[in-house]
Amino acid sequence: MAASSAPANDDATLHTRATTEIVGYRLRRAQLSVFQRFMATFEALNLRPAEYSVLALIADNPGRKQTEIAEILGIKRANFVALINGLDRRGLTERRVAKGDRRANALYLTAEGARFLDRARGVQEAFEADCVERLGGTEARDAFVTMLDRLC
Amino acid sequence: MAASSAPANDDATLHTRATTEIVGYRLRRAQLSVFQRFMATFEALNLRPAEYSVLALIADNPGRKQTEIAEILGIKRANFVALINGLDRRGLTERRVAKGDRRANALYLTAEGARFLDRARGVQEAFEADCVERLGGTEARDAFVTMLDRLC
DNA sequence: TATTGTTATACTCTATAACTATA
DNA sequence: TATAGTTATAGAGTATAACAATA
Repeated sequence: MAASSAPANDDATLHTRATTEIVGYRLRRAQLSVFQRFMATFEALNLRPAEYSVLALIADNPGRKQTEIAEILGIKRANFVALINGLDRRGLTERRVAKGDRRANALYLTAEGARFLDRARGVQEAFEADCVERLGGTEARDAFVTMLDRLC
Repeated sequence: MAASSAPANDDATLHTRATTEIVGYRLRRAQLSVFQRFMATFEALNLRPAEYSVLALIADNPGRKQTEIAEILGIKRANFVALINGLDRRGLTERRVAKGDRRANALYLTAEGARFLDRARGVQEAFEADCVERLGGTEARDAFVTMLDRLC
């Protein structure tokens, strides 16, 4: 019955209505597309989305413990180790023994890390501006983000 | 300088503005949330999002080649093999030699696969209705999907 | 030569268990 | 006992190369 109401299907065209109508499917495709563009844009800086988030979060919250930074980003502390190791090795971040708890590492940006983040922020702001433009301006962006939050 | 304009930061609160303001970040969080809910909803049917898409696509395009179904969903044909093997083993789909090309597999739903998809579609429609409700109705959904597409 | 399905493989992301040193 | 960091490991998802059968 459904087939009788569907348009004719030649060799080159597939019916995709049943799948592409799904909000979750479109959401996934958009997310993958934005992430791929993000990674392409940040390729020159050799910075992944999660790494950018970590640097920005440390910059705004210097001295916080690894676990706190990881948790706020939804990264398991076990998986956070390799990520922060990479940033440390590049001289962008620094682990110091947390005062008052010798088990914990307090995280800081190095001077180089702060300079690097400045550059990355410039790139990110341009990327964000492109997203806002695609969405149709700041009010449209706000409405969009509100709807994203409603889906969480 | 940036720190002087930021509000005071007690032990329990981290500054997350710099990261959570990012459209791509919010998009990722929403996508993960929706996908997790989708998987939880479909757990009883033991069906993953990609598997649902494959079944629905085969139902609307019976007899298509593996590569065609895979490509339209953005799945590499090498990775599609294990997915369709699983559906085959469950008796939901069937591979027949494509007429006119003995290299190719034409994909079909079995009778059981069609019945199974009917059930899955019921669950999916309820899930979709919940998404639409969260977004604020069908017009809001349409606006939302339009904005998702603009990001692609 | 090119394409279809397939296998093998590798890399990323994510999740859990278990260890160590501290608390 | 519990927690912070770490290691090891396993599972998804995704990417490429190469092969046999067929075009």
